[in-house]
Amino acid sequence: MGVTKTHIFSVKHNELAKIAKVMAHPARIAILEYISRQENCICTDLVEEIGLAQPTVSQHLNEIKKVGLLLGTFEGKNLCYCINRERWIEVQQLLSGFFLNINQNCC
Amino acid sequence: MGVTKTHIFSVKHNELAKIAKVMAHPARIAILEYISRQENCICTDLVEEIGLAQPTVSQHLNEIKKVGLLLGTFEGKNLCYCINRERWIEVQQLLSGFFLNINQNCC
DNA sequence: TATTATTATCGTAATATTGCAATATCAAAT
DNA sequence: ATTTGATATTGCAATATTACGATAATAATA
Repeated sequence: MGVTKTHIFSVKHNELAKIAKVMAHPARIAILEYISRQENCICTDLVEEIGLAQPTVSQHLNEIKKVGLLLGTFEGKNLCYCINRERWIEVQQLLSGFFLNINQNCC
Repeated sequence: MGVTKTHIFSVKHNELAKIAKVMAHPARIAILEYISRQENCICTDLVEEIGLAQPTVSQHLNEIKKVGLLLGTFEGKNLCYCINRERWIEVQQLLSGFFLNINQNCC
């Protein structure tokens, strides 16, 4: 029927999948990497950098925000996107835990 | 237009996204975890364990195989799916590298 | 108040993903 | 040779994702 049967899986599995989904597009990988390199988090030129139309970039940013990996704050006059470090580390640990766990139990 | 513009992104970004995409479904997360727990890699009851129809599970297995994370070999009479440990570690390092890199350069 | 710059939302088209019934394939057992 | 059991493939329907033009919203500036 074409809709993911979320309810038959555990909360943890769904959470992991949701995070992976955000990373499952090269534009969003590129956005995260670019933002992390910016000194002042000012991301006006993200559109030019990424090479997609402004609405498209805006939507990708929103997807990343929804899992909490980005924070959008106003710094003076500029809207400033920045990595949410706290959440970043959380996600980092969640993923590395998954990889480690499988590595250890692996047949 | 609805098609990912792969060509405007770097090989690395596309590679990362492709791996993440495989992990972007709870069934595939569950499959990986379940297989890793099996002593003998015999995965006949995967369908029952996961709770999806056999063709659906088969397709998910195929997606995972395509990025190299699973190996299907014949052990005697049984087809036996197993984590590709070499590739697993490769992917693990790719992802942890990405997270570390962003953490270090983060604004 | 109008203008400008920046970002968000809407609407829509093209394509991808998810899921399963039906069917095919293939090897072992009868 | 036929049946059985396990897995793969096909075909299709429902839904999700990707992308962008048009437009709205918002805030600073002239």
